[in-house]
Amino acid sequence: MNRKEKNIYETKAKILKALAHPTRLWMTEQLVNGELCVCKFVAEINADFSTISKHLTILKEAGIVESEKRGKQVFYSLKVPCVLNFMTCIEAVIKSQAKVHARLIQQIED
Amino acid sequence: MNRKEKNIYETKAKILKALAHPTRLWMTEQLVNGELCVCKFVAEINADFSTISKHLTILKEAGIVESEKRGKQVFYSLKVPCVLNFMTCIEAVIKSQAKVHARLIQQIED
DNA sequence: AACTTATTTGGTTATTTTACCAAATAAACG
DNA sequence: CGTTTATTTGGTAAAATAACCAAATAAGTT
Repeated sequence: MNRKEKNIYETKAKILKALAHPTRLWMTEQLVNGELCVCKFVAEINADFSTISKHLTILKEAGIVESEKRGKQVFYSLKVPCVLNFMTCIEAVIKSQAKVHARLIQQIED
Repeated sequence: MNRKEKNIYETKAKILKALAHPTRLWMTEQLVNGELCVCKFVAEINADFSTISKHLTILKEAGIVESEKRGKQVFYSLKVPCVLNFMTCIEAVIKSQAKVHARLIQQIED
């Protein structure tokens, strides 16, 4: 891995890192049907609103979402919706793991 | 976001987190054409071999790769290859960001 | 203009992650 | 069997992340 490659992978990792948090991942999925106001997230997530705002900022800086202020509300929307395609694959990983665990349990019981 | 949903998103985020590191992302991509020995990564990454081993362990525990010991070498391979599909989308995010930055630079220069 | 509401920003602390070194393990080889 | 080679494990210090509270900003309302 040379210097140039390292830079590329640091950039890519930053984007994945933005998604790699339960709250941020959930928020991202909530945007599947279009924009949502920060207030909507505040209402549905059990965390300080400053925490929620910071999570949204991280998604925005990663280039995953964008925001627009209208009146005193700020609306966030998906900028690059393909990130939602990750989910199918992540679920495949979980299922594959489940199989391994099931096998292990089976062996313990034998 | 209720308790059940929270659990699901914590599990999903854990998998993304495993990928969200430049070295681990690079390693994962290197496995596209089949298994590779730990020694191969050690030869190509400028980091302590214990660090590399730990990165591989993280990918393994996430269920993304699996390993097999043959002789004194350990070979890692992709267990759920669909994770490679992420890359196209990540690159789309980067390109979309690049456009924003280009526009900003343009505006500064005007 | 003062007041309320929505959101962001700054600061602090606790937790997690990362990297390195040293030591342990495990297989192959003389 | 002692040695070399490949990899993992344990420990530790530094850096990054996350959560909360308080304060600032910004828009709309009275």
